[in-house]
Amino acid sequence: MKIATWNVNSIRARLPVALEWFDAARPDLALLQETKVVPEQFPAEPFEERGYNVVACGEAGGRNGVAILAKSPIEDLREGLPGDLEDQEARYVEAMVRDLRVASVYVPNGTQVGSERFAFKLAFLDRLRSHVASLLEDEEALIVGGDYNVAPTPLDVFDPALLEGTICYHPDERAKLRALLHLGLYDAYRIGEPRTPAYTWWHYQGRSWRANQGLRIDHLLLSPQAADRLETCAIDRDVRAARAPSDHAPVWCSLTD
DNA sequence: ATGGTGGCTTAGCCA
Repeated sequence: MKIATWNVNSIRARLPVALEWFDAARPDLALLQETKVVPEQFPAEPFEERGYNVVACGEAGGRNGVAILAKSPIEDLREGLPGDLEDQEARYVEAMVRDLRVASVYVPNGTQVGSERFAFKLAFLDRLRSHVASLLEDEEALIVGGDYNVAPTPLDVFDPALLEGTICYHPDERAKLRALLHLGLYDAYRIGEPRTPAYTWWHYQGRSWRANQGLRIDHLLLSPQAADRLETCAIDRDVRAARAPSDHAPVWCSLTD
């Protein structure tokens, strides 16, 4: 079973690139972020034609947005991350697909270290940790995939000294992501590639992509029951070289059935 | 040093 996560940066703007990738990669399950569309306007038909069930979550104004696409039925759907009644942003959805519990997460970027949005990001990571702790009590195969907007280690940023303390690589954010992992989750990419620098996001500006100056901020985090079934995990970085690409590349893994 | 790029929505925000 092939499971992918991808921040598409607008599913409508990315539709040709997204369909091309779905046709080539053929994931059984895809967790999308930053779809930037209200559910009624999510372009579900071309995906349904390809055999996918589509669950899209969006907010008024079409900001953020997360989705789950799966070839098997999507059941026991839960929208929104508990812990903040004022948080109406569409950044979390979870469901059961076959014997797998999955979540698509779009952690707030945080905009600027020290800002209100940064505090919201740190609080969101705390809420995610609390919620994942309760999910792990079920001892199921669980995959929490998404754009975490945090690069966990020096291997995950193109210049650790330069970027130390900046957004997506601030010690407070890394500590929150580590706290999440310390619940007993596995970073699927690092199981197979413990020492190789690798990125999933490159800025649109300047020479970021051309010079491979990226960050690894998109992660598939696996419960022990899912990690025991892991076969492969990879980053489809070629997708970032497409015409009119997302600034993020898809990350996928395969689990034994 | 507050640029640079992109998407959504309309000049400003968020990323």
